[in-house]
Amino acid sequence: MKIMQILQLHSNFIVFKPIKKEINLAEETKKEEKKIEQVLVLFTAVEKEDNISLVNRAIEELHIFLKNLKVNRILIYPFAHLSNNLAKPRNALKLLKEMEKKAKNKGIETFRAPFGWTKQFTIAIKGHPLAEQSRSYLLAEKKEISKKEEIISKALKAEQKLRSFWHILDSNGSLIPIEDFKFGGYKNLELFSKYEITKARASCEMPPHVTLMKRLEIADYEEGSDPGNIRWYPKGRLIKSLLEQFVTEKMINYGAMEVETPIMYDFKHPSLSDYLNRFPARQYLLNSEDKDLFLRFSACFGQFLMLHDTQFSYKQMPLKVYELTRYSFRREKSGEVCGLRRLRAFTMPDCHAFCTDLDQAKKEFETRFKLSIEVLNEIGLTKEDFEIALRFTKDFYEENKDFVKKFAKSYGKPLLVELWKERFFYFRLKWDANFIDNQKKAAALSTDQIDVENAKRYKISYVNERGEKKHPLILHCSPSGAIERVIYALLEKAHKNQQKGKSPMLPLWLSPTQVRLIPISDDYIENVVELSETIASNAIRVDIDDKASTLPKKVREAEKEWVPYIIVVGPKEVESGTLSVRDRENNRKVEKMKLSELISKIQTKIQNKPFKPLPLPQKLSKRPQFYG
RNA sequence: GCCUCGAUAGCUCAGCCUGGUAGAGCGGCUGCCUCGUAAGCAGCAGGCCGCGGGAUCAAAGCCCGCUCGAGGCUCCA
Repeated sequence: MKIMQILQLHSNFIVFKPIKKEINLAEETKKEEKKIEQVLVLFTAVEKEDNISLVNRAIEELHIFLKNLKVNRILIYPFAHLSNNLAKPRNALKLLKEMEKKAKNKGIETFRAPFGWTKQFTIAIKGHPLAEQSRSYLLAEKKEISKKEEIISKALKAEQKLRSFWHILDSNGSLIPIEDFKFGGYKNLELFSKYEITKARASCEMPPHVTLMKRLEIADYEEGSDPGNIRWYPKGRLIKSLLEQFVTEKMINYGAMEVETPIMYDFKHPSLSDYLNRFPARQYLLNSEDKDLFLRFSACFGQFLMLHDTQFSYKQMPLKVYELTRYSFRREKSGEVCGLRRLRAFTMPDCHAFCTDLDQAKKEFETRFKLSIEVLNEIGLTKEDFEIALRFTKDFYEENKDFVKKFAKSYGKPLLVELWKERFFYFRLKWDANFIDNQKKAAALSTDQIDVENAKRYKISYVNERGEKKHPLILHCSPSGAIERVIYALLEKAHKNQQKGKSPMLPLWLSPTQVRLIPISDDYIENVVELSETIASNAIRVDIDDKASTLPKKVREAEKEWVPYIIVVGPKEVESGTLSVRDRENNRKVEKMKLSELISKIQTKIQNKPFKPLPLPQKLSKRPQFYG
């Protein structure tokens, strides 16, 4: 038996206006609009069994709650719809007035909306977890129940659908409830699972990659823009550009057709507005010549609109379309953007595959999974660096157990499984690779999904063997995840290595300087310039520290820049024709080798990777200092 | 969007509690040193103390608001 129903909403403001008397007992009041700001609104239904002692307890509890919330203003708002067991109006009014009195005695600034009227109201509810709460005060047990409010029934229904059941899929393909799985050596997977399920962490320092991105002159915050819009220095631009080129080449080799689509779209376009309305608005909006536009948050719109107008049949399928979106925009909440981990403007390689049926989609899904893992590996992120999550609906699993099993076996490392009883998102099956950083936070890199909804929404169709028009299934894949996030992962990984006592570095093919030449004195600058010409002509980024400084200091600075190969040139080298190469990867030991050996060593390591020349003047004395 | 913390020289930070002349190290510039694998020596320049308001004879410091950053919530189509 529940009584004293109170729905508490912490709001920025509420505006209400009495419209019409509902009952004879209605209080006298003016039909004026009233606005109260920064207030905890108590929608209250007084029920049959309520009494003064309950009111007392409710106010006691409320007083503590307000302290936690750091709010001292309430509005008691009679709201009959919370109960089907309402008290008699006379009693109800008496208890409401009692509530008001008790609250005022506690020193709470108290307002009360008139009883017995239909009222019109507008409320702006705050976004924090305590903002929406309903409380019931029980008579029998002296216990308060707190739960999420059911009034916003839409959200609740969605949430029920979204309820996740967590498992581990081991490399034999067995689905094990997460609480039964022994993580043992799978520390990273355990961290990831905990992150996904409880999201509990604690840490108070600047994320390592943020310090690094600045210190290495890769990227920096730009206060002149919006949060999450980043400034890229020459070295960062180079790294980003190489990654972009690499992923794009991989996708073209896979058979995807590269396209380019607009970055802004008309809000009123029928397909788009339908899609947008399904999700909370997180877009950058702009207005131009009376047109409302939003900035794309993925390549989906452009590609779907393109495919809507494209003629294709089962013979061309799976049909693969790729775009590198620079940029995609998501106006993430201000508390969510962070370094390169989560941005508001990001570069997303996005590849859609249009498939005839589930069998074709599953096959393509596997191909792209392998391809994505390969992409991550070649970038420099190995299986030990990320954890895979596989997410599907219950019905998908029931129908495709063998497929799931095969998938797990081929990967050969346990995966986290998230299972939903019903489909809420537009996909039935999804995988994502997640990087775990130094703060034990997880960030998704590559992902692929089987979309069963959008072909219909965008009226995309193909012609099948019998000449019938059919909607395809659409796979959405980002083979690497956002490029910025890949850089975040590489920097965080380097920091992890440093914690383990290894020299932090970027993969050789991404290092802005691959070889640094240091003349022992000014007399050897000419020899060094000559050397650099040979090295550079072999598509290797080489630079020269010609600054007026000392040798040990130049070595130190090169190490701080994570230069993979440092070569000191003096009389010994010039006479012997042998170089002294300090190899960062090999514990910074100095090795003697011929120039040709060095060149072929580097070329072996970076073969098949894109190349771009030095992004800065070759002589360090000619370079500006962007940071520090 | 909420809560907590932070913002001082190009960078990293001290000073703030208890109001009264703006500090250090690194970096930069200049000069000396011409050097053998992680910091050579000296001098000089460099500040709207994040922005706006308030109380005060007086603010980097106290109070209020904002912006940006970090952590925690929440979110992550």
